[in-house]
This record gives sequence, C-alpha cells and structure tokens, in this order.
Amino acid sequence: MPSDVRVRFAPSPTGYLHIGGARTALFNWLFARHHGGKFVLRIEDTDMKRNTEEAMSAIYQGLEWLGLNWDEGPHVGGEFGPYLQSERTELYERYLRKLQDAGHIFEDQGAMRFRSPREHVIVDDIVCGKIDFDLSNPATHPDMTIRRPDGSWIFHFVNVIDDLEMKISHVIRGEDHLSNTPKHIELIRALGATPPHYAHIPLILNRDGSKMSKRDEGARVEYYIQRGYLPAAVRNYLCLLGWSPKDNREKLDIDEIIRIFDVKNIGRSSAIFDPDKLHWLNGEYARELGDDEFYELAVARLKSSSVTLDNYPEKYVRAALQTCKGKINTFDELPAYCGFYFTDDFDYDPQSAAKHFTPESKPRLKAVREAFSALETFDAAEIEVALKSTAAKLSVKVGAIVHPTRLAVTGSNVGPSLYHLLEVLGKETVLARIDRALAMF
RNA sequence: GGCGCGUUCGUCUAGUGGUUAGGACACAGCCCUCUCAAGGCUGGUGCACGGGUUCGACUCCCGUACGCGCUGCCA
Repeated sequence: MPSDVRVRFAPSPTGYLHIGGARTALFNWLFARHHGGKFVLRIEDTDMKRNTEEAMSAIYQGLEWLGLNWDEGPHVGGEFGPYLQSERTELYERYLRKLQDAGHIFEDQGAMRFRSPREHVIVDDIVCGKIDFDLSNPATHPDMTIRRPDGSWIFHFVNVIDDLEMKISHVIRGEDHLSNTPKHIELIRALGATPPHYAHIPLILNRDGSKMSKRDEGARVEYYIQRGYLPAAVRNYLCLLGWSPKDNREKLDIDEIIRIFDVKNIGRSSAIFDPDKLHWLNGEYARELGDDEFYELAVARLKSSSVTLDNYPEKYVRAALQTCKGKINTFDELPAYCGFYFTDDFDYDPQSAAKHFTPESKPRLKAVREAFSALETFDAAEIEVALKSTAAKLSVKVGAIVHPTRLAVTGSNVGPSLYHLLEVLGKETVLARIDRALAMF
C-alpha cells in the first residue's frame, strides 16, 4: 500500500541554505523516508526581485550535499508542479476569486485582505500538543493581507494554497510559524478544505542563545562544504538537535535513523548549535573513511589550498596522505598538517624551536643524521630502530631526539607518526632537512 | 504591551511520582605512546525560582523570572 504521506521543504531563495532550514528539510525528509512517502521541494520565490537561478542553486547544492533528495520539485518535476511559486500565479488568482465569491475578501487601499472568522482555533500539533488560540480580537489579530497592491502575493496565502494543491499531509516546519498556524487554518477552512497535520520543531540558536542569522559564521551549509566537513557527519549532527534515539547512541547510520525516526520524539525546546561537537562527530566519520575515499577527499581539499601537489608522483602523495588518515577531524586541517611533505621551504614553529632547538639538540641531531645516513633501507621499522639505538647510545630518552628531529624535518612538533613520515619523505630529503636545521645552530 | 512556546551539567540530551539524576561534546588529570590524535580510566559542574498537590516531586498544578517566537502589504 503506497503511503499518502507527503511533506515538503519550502525555502525562499535568499542565496544560501541556512543550517536551520537544512535541519527542517532533514526532518521532513526523514519523515517521508520513514513512512515511504514523498518529499517535495517547493521554492517560495514570490519576491521576484532577487530570485535568480544562482540563488536557488545554493539550496539545491546544499540539499544534495546532505543527501536529501526530493521526489518532486525543481529538476525532477512531479504531478503537482510547477514547483516555483513564481510560476503558479494563475492558481493563486483562482483561489483568490474563490474566496471573493464566498465573501471572505475585502479590499483595503488596493491590497486584498482576508476577513477573519474571529473564533478560537485549536492547533493540534504533533510536537507541541493542542494549543488554543483566541483570534476574536481584531486589535491583536488583524485580518491578514494576502495580496499587495502591486499584485504580489503574501507568504501566508500562497504557502497555504500550495500545501493544499500539492496534497501535503504533514507540515513540519520551524516553531517560528506556530503562532501563524491558526491564521493558516482559518484560511483553509474558508476554502472548505481540511488542514494538514502540523509539527513545529524548535529553533536552532547560536552559542550565546541568540537566533542564528545569516551573518553568523557557520549559519550556512555552504560553510561546512567549504571547510571540508563530511555530509554524513553534518547530517547526523543535525539529527541530534532536537531529536534523540533515547538510548545514548549518537553516531547513527542514516538508514538506522530513518528506521527509528519519529516526529513525536522531537523535543520542544530550542537547541544551541555546538561547533565543537560537530567537529568531534566529523572526526568520528573521518576516521572510518576507506583509504581511497580519504585520499580523494584529501586531494580535493589540498587542491583548493596553497599546497601544490603537481610536482609529486601520485604514489608519494598517497603515502604521505595515508600517514594523516585518522589524525584529523575535518579536511580543512589538512594543509597545515601535511604541508611539509610538499615543500622544503617551511618555517620552524617558534615555540617548538625554543623548546627543542637547544644547545643539547645539536649533538643529538648530528647523531641522528649519522645513524640515518648509515641505513641501507630507509623504512619505518629501520628508522625506529636507528632512533632508539641512537637515544640509547647518548643515554637520553627517545623523546629527546625525536622532538628535535621532527621539528627539523617538518617544522612542527605535531604531526603524523615520525617513523612513517620519515620513510615517506625519503632518506635524501630527510638528511637535507636535518642539515638545514643544523645550520641554524 | 498582547498572545503563544520553552527552561535537566558550559552545550546536546536520557529521564514522565520513589534513580547514587544516566550518556555525549568540551574541560582537567592519569594510562598508553615517537609528537598529536585515537583508545582506556578518573574527576568536577545540572533539575531557573517560589508556592501548592502528594507519604514522596526533576517529573503534576499555579505563579514569578528569564529566553525565544508571533503580533507586516518579510518568509
């Protein structure tokens, strides 16, 4: 039996996809997938002035990146199209006439307004419960305008009409619309139709509790795409804002989420977006990546950074990146983490140098150089033996020679496994870099 | 101002009358260890406040405070 669950995500093209909007889309998508229903994308572009294809592509790209495929909407079509409100004006005219004929409309300075029946409206919300709104006072609940004097349409009207026309069964949207819902219901009833089911989900807030706005860093999905986050991780994190599987699991496969997702389990209080937790979760996903997958993503990220890979054979690049796998949480950390592989011209981190380029370091580095130059095979295992025996010979801890060596060869005291990194770099390069460091003393 | 919604560690959350209030992120310490991560262990911090109801309230009711939303010819 096919499901008659039909939900929609109805953004207005403002040029980017807001992270809160993405979560609203995600919850709609999950609901549709859970019930085997349809997820519809509708673009609310009634404000014609700045609605371009470029502005909309940010929405399409963001949704696609998150894997939120729509069953009906732009690009894919569907039997209830068109899915751009700017192409549906005839429909709105028809509905306006219908309301006029029934005597629900009056004109006010050129604008068309809907005369409220002025009654109590009970919104029976799936997450918020039953809420009684008293719309009897015109002073506090003025008759809403549905069309401006210039002929353009107001959101409340076209949104409601399209939900009706597109046979939307459940309206899952941000809580900021909760107070608007009784007005929408009035309109629907005046049309002789039955309202959809409603589910208003809590908003996502900034660290300081303020509403996330377009100015905030991290408020747009684009930001996470650019910074090298993994879509599965961002999607997983978004699921956890206001929803929980209730069994302490956090990292969840999307198929598992679809299976257990239930709107009724969505919380009622707003949630603060925590970049630290997303960062951690992204690391959890990044560590699970396959070698090839990691390599592809890493190369893609490095290509858009100042690191140049052109002069290095793929085998070298692969080996180098392999030593970074599991060490980073997001790919934008990569250029700084592995840059030393792809240039000999790097600076020594001043704080590390102060600590590890000391007078005692010189003889140690020299000893390391000697041990390395004597090696026949320059691989991680041999390097480890050489470093440890050198440390033993000098009667110092391994760390006492490892740190200066790492600093000399990479410019930093943080990075991949030293033994493996040296193997990748190769004997010649390593010796040259130690010489360069030695010249500092 | 009016109306609506909300309030469990710093943050995300579990919890629906009797729990040592659980987990995760972050933070601190320890272990592991070639650094950093990862992993393991340990630690601290929480039911906004005041009244009820009840033998017993984080849980139910009423207030207060605080936050947020709506109150547009924005969406």
